[in-house]
Order: sequence, then structure tokens, then C-alpha cells
Amino acid sequence: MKIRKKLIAWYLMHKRPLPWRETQDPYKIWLSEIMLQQTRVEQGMPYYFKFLEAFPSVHDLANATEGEVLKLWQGLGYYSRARNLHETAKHVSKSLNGQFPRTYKELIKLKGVGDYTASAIASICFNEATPVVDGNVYRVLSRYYGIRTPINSTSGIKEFKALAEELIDKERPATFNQAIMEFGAIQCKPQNPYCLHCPLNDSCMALATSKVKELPIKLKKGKIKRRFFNYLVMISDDDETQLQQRTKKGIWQHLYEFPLIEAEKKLSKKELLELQGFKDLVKDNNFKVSLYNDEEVIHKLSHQHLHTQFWIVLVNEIKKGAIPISNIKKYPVPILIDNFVEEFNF
DNA sequence: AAGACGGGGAC
DNA sequence: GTCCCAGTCTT
Repeated sequence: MKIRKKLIAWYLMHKRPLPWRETQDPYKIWLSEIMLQQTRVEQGMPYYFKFLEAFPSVHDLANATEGEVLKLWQGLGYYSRARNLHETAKHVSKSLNGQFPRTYKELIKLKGVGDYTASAIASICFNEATPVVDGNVYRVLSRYYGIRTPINSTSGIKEFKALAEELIDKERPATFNQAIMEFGAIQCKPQNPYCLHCPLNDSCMALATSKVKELPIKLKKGKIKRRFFNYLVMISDDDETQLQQRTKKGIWQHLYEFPLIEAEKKLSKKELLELQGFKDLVKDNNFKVSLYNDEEVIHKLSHQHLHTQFWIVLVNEIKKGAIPISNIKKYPVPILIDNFVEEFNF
């Protein structure tokens, strides 16, 4: 039997009953695919339900504010997904009359919709025979065919896409695409795949040559950067604090945080107070500063470690960006900030 | 072609 | 600690 048939047969037996598998509604499929980019199903699932409840249709999402969307997205990471989601919802709702494009070629023009997501929506919703190539597909194909081309190299991306193109079941593209992904997620998983009772174990090149553990091959990324964050948690006499929105490019764009002083190294209280940045932020000449966390909080992102100190700054009044402390939880914030707010308990 | 972009789970 | 996750966008 061909690998194509075996994958589909395996899938029909073993597929998980996921909520977005009960529909071909492009709004729901699109939403689920954006959420699941670089994200585990278990992590994304609660957000999928929250979003559908808050925004049952693309119009509801389009009519929300970006702040509302980011607040619901809080904790999922890769926040550009949420900003692009909102922008695309507005485009579909207002310019496309609420109708999603029906082809790969048109879908990929949407913000936040790349090669993978365009193929997923086109195949699942509209039965277009265009192959998905996600992390699972890379793994299954590189192992089965013993391909050593790095999956994150330009040539690797082309090679695996072409292979998936040949392999896809043109009669049942939706089923095939989901089958190969689910097979990679459940059976041919990254660590300790179930080769002993794998339906492909009579023809898998990696298994035959004992190279399952080395495949797929992936080029290493650069090293991790260390950054030193000092958050000034202002507290005024009338129970207000101060939040700022991150407007620049970079991490957490459009999310909120306490006034931030970034430094080249870990700062002592004395060093902090001497910085011009501190004086600019704390104009009140009647203030008290104390370090909240004795140990630095090291918040780990994919490409940087944020060594963070939270400084409690008691002041008489706050002039810019003052908000009642009781309102903090209404703002979308990074998990680093949310964890502090939860623990500090004002 | 190479980096940037989050947070969490498994080992 | 390491690697990976239903990837995309920017430089």
C-alpha cells in the first residue's frame, strides 16, 4: 500500500476529536490555524473557545478594538499574530463582505497568512489540493525518505514542499493534509516515536538505517541575548499606578508594561537612582524606592533572557499614564508583568 | 539567507 | 540545560 493510503487509514483510526475538525467554516479554520502556529494544541485550545465566544463571527472580531483582541490573546505569545488577526478580520469584514478568499493564491495575500496557513484553509475549507508543510510534515517526510537537507534552509523548504506536492491525495486533500500532520504529532513525534507499531515501519528509511533520532536536520539559530529590565512600579497616595504601551518594533509590540529602564547590567538601587532615565520617570522629589524581588526574575524568550528587577516606587501623585490600580487587569500585558501583578497583589 | 518574534511542555 | 510546537514577517 502507498504511504498516502496508509497515512489516511491511520488518521481515520487515530485522529483526535478536535473542535475545529467539526467544521469547514473558514472563519473558524482560519482562527484555529493562526492560533496553532508554533503553538501546541493543548495551549491553543482554551484561546480558541474564548475567541469564538467573544467573537462568534469575523464581523464581531473586526468590530473589536485591538486592545480587546490583545487582552484575549494575552499569554499565547507571538503577539503579531493577534495584531494581524485583527487587521485581517477588518479587511474580510469590510472589504470582502465577510467572505474569506477561497484559493491558496488569494488567501496568502492576507496578513498573517503564510504558505502553511493558506494551504490549510484552502484544502480544509475549499478542497483545493495544495499541500501543508508544517513541523510535523517536515519530520515525517525527512524520516520516511531519509532526507538530510536542513528543514529550515531555503533548499530544504523547496524540497519538502515539492515532495508534499507529489504526495498529496488530490481526491481528498483536506483529509490527507490533516492525516500527515496528525501522524507527525501523535505517531512520528519528535522524541520517542512509536516505530515498533508504526504503519510505515516496513518502508521508513530512517528506521531502516537507525537514523530516526537524527532526523529531521535543522540549522542552529544564533545565541541568546541577555537584557536587563528595571520596571518602576509606581504607587501613588491615591492608589494609582502607571502603565505604558510598547509602541516600537520588537517584543510585545502594543502590549502594556510598567515604566521600563533597560540597562547593560544588573543595577543596584544607587545606580538606578543616578540614571537620567530614572529622574525623567520619577519627577516627584518626594519618593521612596525599594527593590521588590531579591532575586532577578529571568524571563526566557526564544532569543533573549530578560533579567528583571521590579522596583516599588512610592510617590505622591502620578502625572502621565496614571490608572487606578484596580484597572491593571484590563490591559493586555506580557506574562512577565502579569505574573508580577498576580504575585504582588497590590 | 538570517533574525526576530512568546510561552509552555517534555526530557 | 535542550528541543519543539498545525509559521510569518522583516531585514
